[in-house]
Amino acid sequence: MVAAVEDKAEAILHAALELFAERGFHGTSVPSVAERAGVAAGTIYHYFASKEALVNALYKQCKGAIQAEALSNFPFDAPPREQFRVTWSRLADFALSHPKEFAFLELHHHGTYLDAESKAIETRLVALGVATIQQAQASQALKMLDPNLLLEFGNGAFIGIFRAAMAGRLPFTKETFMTAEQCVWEAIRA
Amino acid sequence: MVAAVEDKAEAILHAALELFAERGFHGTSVPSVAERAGVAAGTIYHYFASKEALVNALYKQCKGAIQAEALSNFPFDAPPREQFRVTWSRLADFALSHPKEFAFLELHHHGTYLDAESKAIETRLVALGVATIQQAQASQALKMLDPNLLLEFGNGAFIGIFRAAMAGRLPFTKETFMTAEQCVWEAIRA
Amino acid sequence: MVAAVEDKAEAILHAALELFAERGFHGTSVPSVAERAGVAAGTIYHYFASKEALVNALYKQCKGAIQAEALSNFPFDAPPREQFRVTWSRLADFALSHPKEFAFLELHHHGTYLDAESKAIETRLVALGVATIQQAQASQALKMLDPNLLLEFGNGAFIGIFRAAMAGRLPFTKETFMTAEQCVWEAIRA
Amino acid sequence: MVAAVEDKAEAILHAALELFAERGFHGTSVPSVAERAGVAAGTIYHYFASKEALVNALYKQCKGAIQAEALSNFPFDAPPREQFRVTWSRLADFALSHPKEFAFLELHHHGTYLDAESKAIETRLVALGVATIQQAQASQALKMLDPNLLLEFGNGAFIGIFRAAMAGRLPFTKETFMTAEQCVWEAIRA
DNA sequence: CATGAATGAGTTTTCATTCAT
DNA sequence: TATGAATGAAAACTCATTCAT
Repeated sequence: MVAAVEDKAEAILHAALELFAERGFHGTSVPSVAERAGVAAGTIYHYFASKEALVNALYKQCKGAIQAEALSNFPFDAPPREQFRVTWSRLADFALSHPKEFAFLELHHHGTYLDAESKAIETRLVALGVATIQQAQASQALKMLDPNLLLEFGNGAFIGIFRAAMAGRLPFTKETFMTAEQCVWEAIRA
Repeated sequence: MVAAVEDKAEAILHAALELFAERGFHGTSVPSVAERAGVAAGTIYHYFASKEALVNALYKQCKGAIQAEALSNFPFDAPPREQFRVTWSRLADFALSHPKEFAFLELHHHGTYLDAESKAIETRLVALGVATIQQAQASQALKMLDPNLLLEFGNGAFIGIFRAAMAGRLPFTKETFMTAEQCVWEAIRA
Repeated sequence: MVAAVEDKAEAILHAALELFAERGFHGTSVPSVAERAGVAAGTIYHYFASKEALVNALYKQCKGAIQAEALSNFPFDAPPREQFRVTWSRLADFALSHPKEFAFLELHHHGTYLDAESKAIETRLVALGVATIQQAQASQALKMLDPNLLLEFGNGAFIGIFRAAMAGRLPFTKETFMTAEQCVWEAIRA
Repeated sequence: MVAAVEDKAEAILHAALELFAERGFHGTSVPSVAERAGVAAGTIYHYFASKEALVNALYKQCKGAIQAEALSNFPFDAPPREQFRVTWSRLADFALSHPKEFAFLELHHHGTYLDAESKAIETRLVALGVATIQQAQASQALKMLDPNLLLEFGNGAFIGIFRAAMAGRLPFTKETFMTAEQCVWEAIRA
């Protein structure tokens, strides 16, 4: 059955997500993924050619999900302040509703086991962010600094908040993220 | 003899630093550390009881170094704006002069293999940061938000800048960090 | 239906022949046989009880084919010189027209996975050869040496020529074999 | 100790020789080699980088041994008849005193796992054989046929005799081989 | 102190075989 | 009859750790 196939692959991806997010790629064994997914070790190799293929599939799925949530219907015509708020809010929604996915992406975006395609997704996203920032700079809404600096600044701040919230040092709520949003805006606005 | 002992231990720690920072704890084998350190695999076990003991020793050493550089002679009597600038500047100096150490700390502060003592250092540092922030808030220099939020915000932004610089997406210079410093200040000041 | 059944079984045997001849029994996986035969892995087990049963079936088929080609209408009444030439010529024809079958037989006649029946075929053939040689010796056409020696000698020489021809070190032609035939005759004749 | 090291490596090579000769490369597992050698499975990888490296090392050692036995002090100045007898006799001595080595070489010289260096040894030997045959032809001692045919003919016959003797169908004695030698000479002489 | 050979449990991966569909 | 997903045992190989030297 198609449903069964998708269920198995999904179960494997889900188990892998949890374990990779917790212990990292090298800290997670294929049998442990199989056990948590409730399948035999060999079964994983019916769906994924190798452990590397598994992380990459997971990475693409998660990156796709965050992109879909964060960038669909981007308010191109809204003013920069609004664009920033919406983007940040959507990222917060994603992080709140998919903390494991977010943690996984955060932990693995530098891995040597990521293939070219996986890395390309990240690169495209950064390029999109930079372009949006440049537009906002053109309308004098943002500081005239290196767009990469503004981007990485916001990105880093978001991740810092997320990590602290996951560790219990901050409430893991929308409010926490939106409070930070206001701060970041003050940091980057012209 | 003492010098030789320290040399070997130091060589092992240095090799471990590079490899752990590059490939992570689980991605680094003890023999590979031995090889890079120019010692036999067994020698590592004269200085460190286990691979876990090795990371922890390294973690403590690096955390101690960053603490020494960032917090010695902290300008307790300076105004908050100055305190922040000095702290950020010193962190930047450390990150610029010890990028491997900084990357290592960044990559490992969540590891399940860190022992209680290692985690305690981090906790103490956070407490110190929070206390300093609260003082600055008392003098109405900073926003009246959860001090943890302000702390993690700044921390995250710093790390974001550092990572981007290491990846070549930003110039790896003091200027990059100090430009970001001004932004962060605008984000957190009252 | 019957045609289809034979087709599938035949396809499996053909695929197995190629792969076993190329890579040997242990070097060939059942799924790879299935893939080359264009059937599902499970289908193989409808026709053959196991991988061992498959090699044995193939072995018997090939041995039967070579026997049919080489021994049908054996010229019992011809003089030994003629009998030898005919036998050798027919073997050459078989090797030239069925190189994979010949190579397969050559590669597998010693396998521990061959069952008693498979081995018995070989034994019977050898006995037949020995008997024929003894007759020729009785008529003083051949050297009075151990018939097994004469048999294995010719057999080995044939295989040596075949292998070298397959490897491209000799032309893979009837002429090559018939030239060798003359040599062998001079080696064994009285 | 050097002796111990050589002993272990030698024990592994010896165990591998027996098993590879019996069951072939793919039919032999590394743990089974370890068990027969009396070492742990992991120990094999201290001496040989991989299972392939192990066969190749063994192949080179055996090929070297047979070359040393068969070709040292080759009687370049003797007449062809004598050269042939000496060579065959030495090969027979080797096969009789090192049957496993001979069987191993016979079984593996076509393997896809043999590296370039291993294959080169074989190629060089064949070239040497061909050159010697050509000289003998120049002095009209041998038939004026393709030297490769004469070489492979003799080689095949030798192997046929060897195999039959190993299988118990012929006495495994020097006499068996030397009787065959006389036959081969009659096959190839002018 | 220092070595590095040796271990054996653990890793990733393959594969002969089964079985629900 | 045919499929191919699923299994789990076993393969090749790695590695943290020990210990005789």
